[in-house]
Amino acid sequence: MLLAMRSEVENAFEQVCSQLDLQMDDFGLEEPPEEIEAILASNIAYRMQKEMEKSPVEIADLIVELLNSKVFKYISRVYSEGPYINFVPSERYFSETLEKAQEDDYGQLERKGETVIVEHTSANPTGPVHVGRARNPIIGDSISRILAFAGYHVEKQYYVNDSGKQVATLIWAFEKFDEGELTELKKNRGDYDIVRYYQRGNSYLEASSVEERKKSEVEIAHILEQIESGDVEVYKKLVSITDTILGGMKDCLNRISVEFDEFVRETMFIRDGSVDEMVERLKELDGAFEEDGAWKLRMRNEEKPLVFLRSDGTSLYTTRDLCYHEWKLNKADHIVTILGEDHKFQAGQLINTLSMLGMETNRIRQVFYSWVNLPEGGMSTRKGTGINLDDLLDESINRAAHEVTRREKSRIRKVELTEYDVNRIARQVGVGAIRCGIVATQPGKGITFSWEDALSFERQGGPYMQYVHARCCGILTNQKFDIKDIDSSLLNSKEELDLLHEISRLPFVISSAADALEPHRIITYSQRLSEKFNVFYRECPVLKGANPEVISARLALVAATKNAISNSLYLVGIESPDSM
RNA sequence: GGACGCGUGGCCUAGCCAGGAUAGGGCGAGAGGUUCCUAACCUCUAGAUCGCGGGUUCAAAUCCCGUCGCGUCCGCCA
Repeated sequence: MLLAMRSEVENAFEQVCSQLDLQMDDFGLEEPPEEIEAILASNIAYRMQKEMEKSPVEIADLIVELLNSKVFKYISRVYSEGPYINFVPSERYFSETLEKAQEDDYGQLERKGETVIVEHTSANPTGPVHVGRARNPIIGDSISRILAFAGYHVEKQYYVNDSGKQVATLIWAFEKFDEGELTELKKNRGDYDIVRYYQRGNSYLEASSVEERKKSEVEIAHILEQIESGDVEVYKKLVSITDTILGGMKDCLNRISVEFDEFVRETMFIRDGSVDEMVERLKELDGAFEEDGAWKLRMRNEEKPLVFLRSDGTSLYTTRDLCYHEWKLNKADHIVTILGEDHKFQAGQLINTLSMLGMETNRIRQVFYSWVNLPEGGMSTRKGTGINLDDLLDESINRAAHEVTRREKSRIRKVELTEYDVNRIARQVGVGAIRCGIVATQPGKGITFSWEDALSFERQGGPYMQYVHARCCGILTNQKFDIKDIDSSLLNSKEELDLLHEISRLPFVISSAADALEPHRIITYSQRLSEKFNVFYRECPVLKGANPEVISARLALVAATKNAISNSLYLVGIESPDSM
């Protein structure tokens, strides 16, 4: 509803500007401070100062006068306060918000008829997902959900790097070593099984003599050439090994509600000839040149050239990624890729090259995030240093289970929780806390992992917001009301109006989070909504309201809150428990 | 050395891109609150020269320049 109000104000400002014969592209719309009755404000008076040659206060008064001659649907009053122009929402603004928020899909925006491919995670299929890269699926999945809610058709893709040196190394190690030479199996799942070969292979390479290493490297290079030339036997092994690992990774990611529509294999572009064709096209470009048998491409920004063909004739990661991006550009209107900040350089070269090939790189957006590091440094699958996401989840769920039982005892009002409920709540809360903890922070900020931070159920965290949903459900159980009979003007206390106002902001928040590709805005919103609800909850007893009409109106408000909070949480992949 | 990102009370964090009304939260500290719909809650108090120095502007946490600290990258790796 805030979206509607904003566009109403924008239209009015456009008219006012043309009346005054002024050209303004920014009306300075902002959110006023909390204690003000208005929910939307404009500082346009400052912006008109020069042209009007009047003080901002005078301009504000003049504009208010002009605005007051207009008829608004969602605004009851326009007034100036100093240089600011404030807009007070109308009764209709609130009643329509209350009505719209009764829908399960409240916040869902109109279909845009455009497709977005969101590529995220795309971790090398060499071992279990560790916490260092866990931001990727969490950010990527949240962005996917937000874009879908904002009206795009979204396709979630995992790009499988099943070619290149690390996979060749993996295949080599899998052939070379036997079970007896490996570390103990930590978890009976494909990714945990096969990563042992990868780690064994890498430690072997590190520890071996120069001569031994050279020999091994020749063997690995040979496997790589076989992959590139489309050798059927090697390809079969490659698919079998990477599928086994991917199966495990999928299981792990499913635990945090991350799923994909498609897994796109790098080798697909090798096998269908796209890579060879791409190499030929790149060679034709102006900046392409051969050096020491390898092919390179000069970048427009004069940074280091892109090497797109090794001297042994095999392709490189970026060469294949070019094919993948062209393929995506042909399939979708927009492309979003979630990448670790260590990929910035490569991603820049990729965009440069795509544009040199004449592709519409403005349809591509990249989201970068910093790694989650250990206090002593980065996490690495190859070296086997790092916290596995599975272990973090296990620990978080255990901790949540402990909290459920602990809090159950200290409560005044007892809720009957079965063992099934306790397990369910522990899982929802434990996973929610992790997803929330990771998505709440701006992706650009670095995170140093600590068990204490990762497992803390802080007030501003997931459980706090999930608790709001549980409270709503508790109130609504066995209660009936018909939204058509509700008189929303009965919701007139500050607490009720604040809450309703917050609910009205959801579509706007979703729209801006989608535009900015910033899921943490949803968390910020959910925290505010939760806080408003808890104040309302304390101050306005619902089921003990003054009369049946008030009770019904408040029930509708609770139902609206329930939809708003559960949809907000859904957008960042957090489940909404019916009880806690 | 160059490029990019980050720097907000003891700790974590929103706001920065599109500059405007006393910098919003949380943790931790202190004080209160439950005969009442789940206290994983609410209320109050203390605590910030928004890394530092310049500049632009009527107005700077926000934009520009410089500087310091931390991180990442600058591979015929991915």
